[in-house]
Amino acid sequence: MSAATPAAPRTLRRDARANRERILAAARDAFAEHGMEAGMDDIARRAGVGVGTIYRRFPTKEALAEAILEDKLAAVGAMIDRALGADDPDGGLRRFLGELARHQAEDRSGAAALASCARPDAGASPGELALRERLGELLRRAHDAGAVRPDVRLGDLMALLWGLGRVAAVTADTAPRYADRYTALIMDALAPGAAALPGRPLTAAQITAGSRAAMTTAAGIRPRPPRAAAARS
Amino acid sequence: MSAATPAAPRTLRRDARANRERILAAARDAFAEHGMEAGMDDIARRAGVGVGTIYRRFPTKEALAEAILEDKLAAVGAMIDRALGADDPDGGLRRFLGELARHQAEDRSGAAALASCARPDAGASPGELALRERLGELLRRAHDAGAVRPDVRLGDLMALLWGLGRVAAVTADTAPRYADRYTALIMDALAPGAAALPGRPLTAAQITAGSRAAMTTAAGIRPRPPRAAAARS
DNA sequence: GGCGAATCGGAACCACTGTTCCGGATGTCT
DNA sequence: AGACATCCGGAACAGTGGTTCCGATTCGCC
Repeated sequence: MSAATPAAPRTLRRDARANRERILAAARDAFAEHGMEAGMDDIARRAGVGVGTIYRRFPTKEALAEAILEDKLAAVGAMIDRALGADDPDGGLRRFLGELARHQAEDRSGAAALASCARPDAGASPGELALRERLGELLRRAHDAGAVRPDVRLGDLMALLWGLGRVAAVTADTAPRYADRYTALIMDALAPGAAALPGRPLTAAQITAGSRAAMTTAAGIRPRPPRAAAARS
Repeated sequence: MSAATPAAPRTLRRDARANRERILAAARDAFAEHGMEAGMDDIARRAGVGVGTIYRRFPTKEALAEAILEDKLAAVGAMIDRALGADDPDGGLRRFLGELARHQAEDRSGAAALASCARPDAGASPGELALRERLGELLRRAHDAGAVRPDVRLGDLMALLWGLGRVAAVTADTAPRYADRYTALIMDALAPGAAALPGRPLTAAQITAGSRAAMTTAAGIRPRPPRAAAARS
């Protein structure tokens, strides 16, 4: 409020910036390896930094995970873009699914376990929405090309992705290539010619809620851990 | 060793037996609601019992969860049996998938989140193996009837189940009926006529490993928390 | 080279939760 | 009824891991 407030320096000190990068890289590795279970101590050790240094940049572990989730979303976005660039819509979709499966297999946090960061109260993040939109575009082209049955909606595709993510994660250690076979299997579910699907497709809100749940290991989202907020009486 | 050892009484005292039942019921509810996150205090409170009483019967939380997992496996086994009793193999399989989806939707622990109890070192439990065998029988009949494409093997069906479990869990809160639509979608993947699946099907060992991973929330199986063993110097 | 502010490191803190312990209450058997 | 083993409750304990704090250090600038 006060006019004297100098406003935090826009640029970090050189060492601070370097450390920030190292922390991000370490966190990426640690989360990929152990999922959200990775401890702050572990991350700090990997980064060659003290825990305090992490907390100087990221107020909370959740925030750190969230920062990385953005990267993940961007990576998936890039996959979709590559698929959109493909000539045949069917092959593009298939390649995207395969790529996603591989990505999730080698990254224990892959869009999934990661992000307990997703707060159950917040709506979909902009990155999430953008991603979903691009996926919708991919589906639309596949529809237009007649490569995918018309009764399959975006929500159905998302659901298939959630399942694929689980299968990829579950088989990653012992059958790393299985995800490709599974991808082929679910692609066949998309083939035209089958009877129309029963029930209603997911609404946008339901997709958002599902994404959030899918990202939140299913283990248990606490409404809001009062830790960081509590104390300080 | 000593001949004087009276050997623990084969029958529990009446109140003990009653409490054991109440504990089991409370744990079932608690796990269904919160998954493995449910606290021992919470379970004890629901059962109207002290935590100590739980530990008198179950040496560890894991053991308690394991006891309940048996029930779950039995329940799924019963579903398969009902499906095996159906006239048409296709409808039986579909009905089983639907029933399983519904079951997993309303039970947050459902075969999934539950059992962190599954020890990563142990092989498949007898109940698990029996279940898998019955599922294999269901699949065989569907094959014989020409209702399911022949290149779909047991491992593929299991993978579909893992995915279905995730989708059911993820949509349970906001779109409880969606699992039925999803079931129809993956049933279409099983329809005959598609090109043969690429890659290799899962081996029995891979299925076992996958089941274990699927049951273990993916969150993180600690090799073996040294808690119960440690201390006591 | 020297000064002040930003930054670093990591020990201490604290809430959380599974587990243990034991005095007192309760069945069961004679 | 009386005696004894079994059982119960729940406070206390202990491992864990996220978060905070503050003296020491380093960077950027004059």
